[in-house]
Amino acid sequence: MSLRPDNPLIVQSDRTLMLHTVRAVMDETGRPARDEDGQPLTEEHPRYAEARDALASFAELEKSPDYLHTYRITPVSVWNAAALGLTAEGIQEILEELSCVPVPQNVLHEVREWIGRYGLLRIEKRDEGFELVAADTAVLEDVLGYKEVAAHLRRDDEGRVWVDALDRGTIKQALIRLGFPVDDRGGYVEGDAYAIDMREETAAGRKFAVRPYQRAAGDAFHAGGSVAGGNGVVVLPCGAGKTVVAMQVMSLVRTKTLILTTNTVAVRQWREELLDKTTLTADEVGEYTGDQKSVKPVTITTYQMLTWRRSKTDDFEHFGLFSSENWGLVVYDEVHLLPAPVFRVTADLQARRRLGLTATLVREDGKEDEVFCLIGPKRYDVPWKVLETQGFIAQATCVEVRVPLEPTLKSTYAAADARGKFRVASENPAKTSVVRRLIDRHSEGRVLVIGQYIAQLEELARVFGAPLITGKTPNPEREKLYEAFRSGEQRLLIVSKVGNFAIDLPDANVAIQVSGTFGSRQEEAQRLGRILRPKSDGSEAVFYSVVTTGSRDQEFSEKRQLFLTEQGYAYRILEAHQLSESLEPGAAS
DNA sequence: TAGACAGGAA
DNA sequence: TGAAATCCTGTCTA
Repeated sequence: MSLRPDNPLIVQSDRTLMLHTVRAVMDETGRPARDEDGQPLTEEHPRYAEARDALASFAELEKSPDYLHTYRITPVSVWNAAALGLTAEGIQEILEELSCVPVPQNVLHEVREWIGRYGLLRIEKRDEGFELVAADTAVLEDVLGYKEVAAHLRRDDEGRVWVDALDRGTIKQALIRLGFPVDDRGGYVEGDAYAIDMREETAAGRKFAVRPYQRAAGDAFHAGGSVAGGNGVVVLPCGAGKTVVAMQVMSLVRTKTLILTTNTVAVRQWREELLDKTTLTADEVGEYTGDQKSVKPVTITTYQMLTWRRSKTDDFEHFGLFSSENWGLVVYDEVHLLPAPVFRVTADLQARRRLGLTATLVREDGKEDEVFCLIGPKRYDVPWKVLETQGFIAQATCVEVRVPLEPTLKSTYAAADARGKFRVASENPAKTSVVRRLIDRHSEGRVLVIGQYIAQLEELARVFGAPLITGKTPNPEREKLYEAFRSGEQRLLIVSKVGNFAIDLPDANVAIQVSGTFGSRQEEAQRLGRILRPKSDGSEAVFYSVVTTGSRDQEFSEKRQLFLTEQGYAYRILEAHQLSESLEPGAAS
């Protein structure tokens, strides 16, 4: 294969992929053009967007500095691709098509090897039980050599290997840790049949139709896998209607359903949505929480409810919920947040259909492989930008504003240890005047200021005379403030981490992030989600991230941005001193 | 019967 | 890397 210098990608033998986002602009004489200051002129690489979207299907974005993005091919990223039907040859084709230098043979070899492992081991249903079979008996012998695997298997006289029904999850976990994702064809118990249909008009009397991508997601889940019926994960942006996807699946599967969510507000929201958009009635949908423990054909509960126990040594008190009804479908809302104990429970639930929903499949604890083997592979996703183009989510601009550290804090910063530095830089008081300018810039907008440290937020609330909502704010008080914000009476709201998951938080068109968790990609995504609901007046949404220049704050900010960059969002960088001129009303692009 | 609040867990 | 939020239960008050 020849060199193709116009291509944007370099594939390195350590399985990292370097993607050029820009290229040099040439003048008429064919030399690099320069601006007045003598700096080389650049433009977006013509094949960047195409490459980004192609890579997203089988690689993970690892670093995204301005000109050169780094992706990495990992086993889970490749298996997810394989589950969607991408082959080793397909990946090779993409790499060779985009690369400017020959693709290292070892990378292609490893991709083939990994993809080949997907499905090498299968669980098959027989009359006698579940059998673990291998396309290659040497592999079976190999994995049986590990005692954490052998402990959960039974070998009969003929040498066939059997899995106990309850060990189906455990064995898949053990095998994926060894690098062998199992194709589980054991199938599902049917669960009690229950009629669930989508309405064509909501209970509130509005016309309602499942959107094309929601229908496609439901179908992809229902048809997905080697056994018809479904297990796996659907990835969609915040505000794209993931609950509707679940309803769509429920109407396909038509069985009693258990829904797990992160908090009680979400429980209530799910219930309202189900009553509004499906034929289910109030006495068919139960809420199982601290307030009220009712089990109905469709029951909604929280992860914490399931994993609650009186003390560390006691049993999980509410586990009975799993067996109290013959559930045919379990829905995991925000599946990227599954706590470890739920994985254990879920391991026992391999005979039920499982639908995971999330906006960002990445887990900051790196347990993607557990989600992969216990819930299932990714069955459907759409790049956020595609939904933006189709008008289902608002157009959003992301801006990173860099502020120098307050000079008086320089010595404190220098003296602090790694985590102290992060906090000092995060709480940089110089951010206040920048936030003020941003708020003034959007004097017509609805502005959310989101941060991580209560002290910092209290200070901002004091300076701006705006209400602050934290975890301590009682619910009635929150609702009052939300209502004032919704009606436009209060146009500025300052929120702590409650803003990450408070799904009842009203929509804004401007979000200003002043500090965030160590490098959490999903947090950044959640926060951007706060402004993604399409605006009735078509106005644009802006997401600002205010960070301290050259600090640990900025480092972590780069990490946080990875997921959104993967999804096609470009962060515009602004230095604080440019702010007054470039953000004069009317001057912003 | 509802709510407010404390205490413990992860 | 750590701070903050959340949940559950149980108890107290009106």
